[in-house]
Amino acid sequence: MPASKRDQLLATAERLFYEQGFHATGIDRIVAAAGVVRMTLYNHFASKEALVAAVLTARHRRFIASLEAAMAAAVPGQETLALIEAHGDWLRSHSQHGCIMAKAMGEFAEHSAELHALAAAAKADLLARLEAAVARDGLNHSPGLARRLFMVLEGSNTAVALLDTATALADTRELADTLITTARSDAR
Amino acid sequence: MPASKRDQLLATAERLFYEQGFHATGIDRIVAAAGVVRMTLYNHFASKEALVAAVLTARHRRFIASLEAAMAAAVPGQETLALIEAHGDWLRSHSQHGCIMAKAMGEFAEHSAELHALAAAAKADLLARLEAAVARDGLNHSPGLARRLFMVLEGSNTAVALLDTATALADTRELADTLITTARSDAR
DNA sequence: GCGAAGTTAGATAGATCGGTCTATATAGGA
DNA sequence: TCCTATATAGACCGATCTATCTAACTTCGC
Repeated sequence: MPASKRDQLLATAERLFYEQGFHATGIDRIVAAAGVVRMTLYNHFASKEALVAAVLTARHRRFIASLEAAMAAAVPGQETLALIEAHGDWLRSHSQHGCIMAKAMGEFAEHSAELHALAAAAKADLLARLEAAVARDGLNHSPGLARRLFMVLEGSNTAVALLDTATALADTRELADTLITTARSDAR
Repeated sequence: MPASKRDQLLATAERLFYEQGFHATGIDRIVAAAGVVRMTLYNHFASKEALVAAVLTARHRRFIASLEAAMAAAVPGQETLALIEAHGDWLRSHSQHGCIMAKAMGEFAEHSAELHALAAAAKADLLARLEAAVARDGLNHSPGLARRLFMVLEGSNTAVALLDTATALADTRELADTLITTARSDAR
């Protein structure tokens, strides 16, 4: 069973938006690349803005699913590290050119409150999951630890687009390790 | 003496590009906001791409100047921290919505190799200055410390657009502190 | 007062933008 | 078999995009 036209459009739009930017990617280029006609797009999505929203939502859903799979397989007490590792895996395989949510926030801050909020909510979701993992690992005596780990992951997002990916991810792991170790020793 | 038309254009374009994005900001909106006519822009800049390049170059020059002023005033042996503090000051006063170079890299990765390289070079410049500061502070026994601090600053860039600015900057300072302290204790 | 440089106003170009419309074709299920 | 949903091809809309051109107007040093 071939992918539905809707799914083809979502996948193609996601790729083009991610690689070329949202404003710089026109409707015509998306439908041409998806091998579909313009009216088919407008049959499935009310507007370009709605298409962007669907793309961001779908991508975040996949991201969260991959995180949750990793968390489910994690050794208890090591959930925070497992989350960071899963984030790194996602970067390596899906976000080598930076985080699509960060790009969306930059492009839509003054153009679409809805899309900006959608991307910001995705970021907030990651922070909340970090906080939950930190709590489950018994590290919540260290105020702001999750927030600082979140900042490290944000730095990692940018760094993979600037440095060698393997180096950036190794640095991320080491940073997280240092923070968690420091937090544990502070607890004593 | 009022600013030259060229300077008005540069300042206006920088503001609009930063707030609205590069592709989403048209020539006409820039010249209207600058109170100037379109031919004046093309009299000073060969193309929109040349204008963007001039904006990025000028902004990076100002950024570097503010870093160097802080470094010159820094206590010897504390240059790394001074640099991180100066980066935070720049974020607070000029980059509350994220780093313009990161935005440029995202928007021009597939549209202008020249502009992408320009923005990437600005990032590389910051990393190089971090490495120099780390060396002068006698911390270069810790391999990759500058790179990890760089990643923290990149995370800080994104975080100020997501969290409370003061909190994000305090976290950045604490992160840098932890890294430097860990590096010093590893040296013994 | 003169000349040169910079600026203005505004027409013009061709491409592309997001979005709509209609008429035709092709499926699959009842 | 017929009905409904979906897809196609392509014309069309007004707006906007970057860029160019010409002709008239300021400004300012000499």
